[in-house]
Amino acid sequence: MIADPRVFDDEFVPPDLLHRENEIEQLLRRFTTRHPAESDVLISGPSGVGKTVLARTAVDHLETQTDITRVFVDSLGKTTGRVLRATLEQLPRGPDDVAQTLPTQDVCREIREAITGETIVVLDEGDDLPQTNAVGELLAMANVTVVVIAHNGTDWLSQLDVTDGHRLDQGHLELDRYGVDELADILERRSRQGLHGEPVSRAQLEAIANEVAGVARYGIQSLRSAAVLARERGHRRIRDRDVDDAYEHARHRMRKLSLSSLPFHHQVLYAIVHETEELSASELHDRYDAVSEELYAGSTPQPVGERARRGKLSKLAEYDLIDYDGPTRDRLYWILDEDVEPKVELPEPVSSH
DNA sequence: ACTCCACAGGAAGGATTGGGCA
DNA sequence: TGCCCAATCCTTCCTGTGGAGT
Repeated sequence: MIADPRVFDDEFVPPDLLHRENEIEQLLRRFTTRHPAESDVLISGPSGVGKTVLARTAVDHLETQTDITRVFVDSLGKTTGRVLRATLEQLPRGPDDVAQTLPTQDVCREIREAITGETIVVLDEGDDLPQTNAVGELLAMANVTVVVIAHNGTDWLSQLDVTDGHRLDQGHLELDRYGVDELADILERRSRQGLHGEPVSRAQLEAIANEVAGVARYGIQSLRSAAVLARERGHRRIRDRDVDDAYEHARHRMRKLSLSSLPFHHQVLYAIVHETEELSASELHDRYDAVSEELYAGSTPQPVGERARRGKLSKLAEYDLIDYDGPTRDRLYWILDEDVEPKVELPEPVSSH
């Protein structure tokens, strides 16, 4: 049923972006302003509403029209130096591989040298950038237009240096979730691009769009899941039952992918939380201490202390794998999808009775 | 009302890693 | 080779929070 799986990838850029015509126009107008300090942009909005794909579409369009260079950097978790090195590596005249130990100031100098004409640097996943100097350094460069993508624009701006913040505030573009009709249009287009023989009705697409509350990424993954389920169940067309189960199926798959991308410590903690319905911090740490000797025996990563564990638990929550609630002292942790099985097997718990 | 306790999460600093360079 | 630099990931220390005990 799925004719072209790439259509459902997060990275897929559709040939034409629906229902963002105004935003694209706004971006292009700003990019082509005559005042260099007025071309920078901050794109903000909730997860999965198409911030990245909007930036790509606008910048790609500009590239076909004018003689600009474009650079995309995923800034998630990156420090000043890493953001700037990634920028330098992607410049056409820059080196392919920049040493991690090259001093940041030298990286800036090399970026300036490698820039020939107008250049747009898109910093995706830029939520943590205010804690670095990367944005300031790039804004200070001649011929560089900075585009930052972040979740909460107002928060983001308030954390930034005042003059830099002002500059990006002028070009702040806030994206909202799609309406049900709009998202259904988008899904209809994806269905034509990625599925065989129009197997899904408008009403079904609207049901999907409604369930995911306008979050395009979830909608697209649900559509994919509906097609997968229909195929598994031997249906020639997607049935309402497939649509009903699609969102859960999609979330399950996204969580499985998230979990497998995480390193060993996270896997151990996930396995511990997975063991029981819910558990307190002290139970969690006790269990960790109990299993760590066997689990980490002879392996390169060593068990980590409680403070480091807390950081990893936040990460697991960020990845939508676990959740917690309650005031500090009585906080409980639990798994969000029991069916997402842990990748490490824990030693048998010793029964206390 | 006060103190105690268990825990969260920020800040600072240390150990380690690894490429560049004399 | 040994030193430098920066990054990374951890620990230690610390402050804040809110329920429980007195």
